[in-house]
Amino acid sequence: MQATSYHHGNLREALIDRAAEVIGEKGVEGVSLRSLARDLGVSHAAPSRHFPTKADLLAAVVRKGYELMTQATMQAGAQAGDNPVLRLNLMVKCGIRWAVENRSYFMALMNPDVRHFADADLRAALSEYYAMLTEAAAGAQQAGLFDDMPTRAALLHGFAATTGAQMIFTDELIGETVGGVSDSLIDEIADMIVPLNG
Amino acid sequence: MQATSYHHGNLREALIDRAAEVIGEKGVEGVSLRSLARDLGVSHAAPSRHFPTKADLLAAVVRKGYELMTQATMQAGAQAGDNPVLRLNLMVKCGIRWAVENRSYFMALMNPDVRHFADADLRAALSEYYAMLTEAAAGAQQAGLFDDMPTRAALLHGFAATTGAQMIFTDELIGETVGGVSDSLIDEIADMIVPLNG
DNA sequence: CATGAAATGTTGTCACTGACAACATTGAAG
DNA sequence: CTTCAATGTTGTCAGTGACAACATTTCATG
Repeated sequence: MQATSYHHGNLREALIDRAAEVIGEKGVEGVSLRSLARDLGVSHAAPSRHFPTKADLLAAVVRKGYELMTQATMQAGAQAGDNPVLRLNLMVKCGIRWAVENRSYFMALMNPDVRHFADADLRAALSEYYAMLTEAAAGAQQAGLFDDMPTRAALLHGFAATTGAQMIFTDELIGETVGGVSDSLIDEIADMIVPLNG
Repeated sequence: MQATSYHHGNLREALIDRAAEVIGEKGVEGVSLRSLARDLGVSHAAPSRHFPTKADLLAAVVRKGYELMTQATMQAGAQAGDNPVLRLNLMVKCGIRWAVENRSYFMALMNPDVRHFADADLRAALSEYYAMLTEAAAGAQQAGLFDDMPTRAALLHGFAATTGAQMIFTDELIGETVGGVSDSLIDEIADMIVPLNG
């Protein structure tokens, strides 16, 4: 964000942002290093200085997406005071809403081909996200949520349901069949994943 | 499966099967029409007689996947007798298990780039799958499942949770973080999605 | 300021790919 | 037997990812 350092400025961040845009418009297969370079007014080989391969660029996009999602979810959970179940409930709602509002990043996140070439940084970002959810879910279970179920199953159920809700509300094909999404619908579903009343 | 009709036999089905294999091994980006043609011993342009574009081939793979998943799920539900909640419960369990056991097809199913180019046939296959779930979920709700929730939210919750469970148990990255899957874990999670006791 | 190394960008090239056009072969229908 | 649709082949083209060789800018250090 500082003054442009040199020829392009900060090509690295520009590539990540533009890639996320194109993913949202045309999907991951619509991303080409050469077209990104053209869009940004640099030569076709310039991106290779920052990302040796296309997979490295896509991994960087996904990593940034996980970091944004983790940050948003943590902030949402912090507004629950010291009620662990409400905290998890708010985090689930935020997670679904974040996916709907940041469809490009979420689509990149969920792309199997991107995940296939995940590097260490990306794995770390996912681990951090998962650790955050694990901690929140464990707290909620100690406070009584699903306290008759095995901890691991309860955690994975919440993780799966949240991930699935993000999926069906961002997938264009399912959207045609399932219909539109609204804030109240998200809240209703999240309240079924993490019930607030005993 | 009948006698080979001509040069290759039934290149169309062979292409679909081989594509599913490669998707399971290397992901959708690892699929190339030319490499498939080489694998099957035909010329590089032979696939175009059956699938004008790569997207058409991938759509055919996904369509077959949906049909297989729908068939397996229907058969599982039929074993529940006339208990609508148990029927839905068994269908969810089958759906998760099917995804784990048919990872190649499920990965193709979930690939946003494939879905982006979905044709009419694929949309029909998805609609059929969704209609089956809708019917089963409506029956379960009439029998008392989540009967205090809006029907649409209850349906989407079950759909989302099942889809998410399929995702986290087939994704290689999440698998590293989340750990292995077992039949009993699938059953536990499915029992949280569709509880059997009132 | 001077200078050389490091970072960043450019040009050129190669094999691979998807798509298309023109041509060849097979098999079935009349 | 003839004809024609279905299927497969060869040839070609532009776009792409990757790499190598070269050029420019920046910056630390003397």
